[in-house]
Amino acid sequence: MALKNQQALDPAYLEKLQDYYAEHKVIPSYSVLATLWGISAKSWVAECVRRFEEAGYLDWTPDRQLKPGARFFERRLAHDAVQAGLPNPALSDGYDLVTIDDYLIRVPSKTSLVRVKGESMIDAGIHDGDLIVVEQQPNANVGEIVVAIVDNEFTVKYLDREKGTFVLKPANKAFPVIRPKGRLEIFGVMAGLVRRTR
Amino acid sequence: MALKNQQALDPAYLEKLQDYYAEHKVIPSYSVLATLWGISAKSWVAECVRRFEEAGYLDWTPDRQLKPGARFFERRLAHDAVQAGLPNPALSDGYDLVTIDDYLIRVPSKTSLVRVKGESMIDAGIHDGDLIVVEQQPNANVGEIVVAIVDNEFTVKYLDREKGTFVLKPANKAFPVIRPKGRLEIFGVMAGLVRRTR
DNA sequence: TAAGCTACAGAACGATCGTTCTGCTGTCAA
DNA sequence: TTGACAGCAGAACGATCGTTCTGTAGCTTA
Repeated sequence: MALKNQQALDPAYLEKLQDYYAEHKVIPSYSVLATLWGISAKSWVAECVRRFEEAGYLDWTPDRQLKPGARFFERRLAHDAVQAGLPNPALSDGYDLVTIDDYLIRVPSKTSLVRVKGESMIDAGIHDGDLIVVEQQPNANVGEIVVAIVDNEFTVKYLDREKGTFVLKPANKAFPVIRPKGRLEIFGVMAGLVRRTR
Repeated sequence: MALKNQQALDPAYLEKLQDYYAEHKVIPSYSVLATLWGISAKSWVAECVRRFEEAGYLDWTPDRQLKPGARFFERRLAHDAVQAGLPNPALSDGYDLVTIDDYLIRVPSKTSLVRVKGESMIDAGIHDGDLIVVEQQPNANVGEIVVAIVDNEFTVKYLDREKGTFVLKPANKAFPVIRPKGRLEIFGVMAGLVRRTR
């Protein structure tokens, strides 16, 4: 009432599109967008799409097919509970937007994921089933958490040095220090962690 | 030579499609698929699509638009150190077709991120500075980790019940149980966790 | 050597797509 | 009170889509 629309299409429309995309992994056609947004004129859908495109939320393939833009996967980081009660989605451009992938992955070509088995790193906050973001590299510094290859399996441990040779230390007193015979094979260094709890 | 094609289209065609999807985040049309696959008959593209669909790699939206199927994102997550020495980048570049976003976020419009302050949940593997993936909803079940609003600030705790009223329990003996006066304001439920360590 | 299958090509067709244009309604500043 | 503009609806149109049908080249089996 008080505030008028202005460019008010943005938040609500974008959210519906993002939810649709999360479900189907594709951007729908204009006519589907029309029903999704509750608009009945394709011309108006086109105008809205044009604005999202301008804002970087949508883009086109070389073949003129609509696709998600660079900012499409941004997510809002709620830092202070400023407006306690309502995380009003319409106002939620109280922003700080982050995409999780960008946050965790610096060098995509050298980054991969390894699932953690067991509780050996529990004191470092690494639980069974967590995904470790690994930056692949053949060596690492003492004190870093590394993913090493021991007995043909990945293992996540602190890298340490004992009498001139490298050892792998767990973050759990119930587990032993691993002292590899021969060369220690390092797969990469831990750069982050991802856990799903629901 | 020895073995003939049979249904041999699968691997090469699928990889090209996955690469295309990784770049554009959409499934192209039949005519684009034709050039992508080096086929010049749309009828044959249709047949190949039908097979991928049958195998679970492709699917259709309710609006008859082609979309990735359930198996399309089968993860090339490095689980076993099968080929120990070489995480050959040339081979491993069919990498991470699914984004971490997809892994963590089910409903984008109701999902936001909250940064953890303090060590009160350390026994649950939640450290200072971690990002909590929150699914916003006004209520939750006992035992779930919730993000609540206390004194105008976000706080992450276990939800529990004491004598008929809800309380917030830390996962750290050094911290007290929070017994909110009045209504407990729940921002959402924890659905995941993201940590950057480098 | 005839029959049958797979792997394509090419043309034709109706359905659907995105674009464009015209027009209505409500708001707001001049 | 009168433009000017934003937010939409609706119709018309050419381009493009996926489907379908017909045809063919190469291999296999009987």
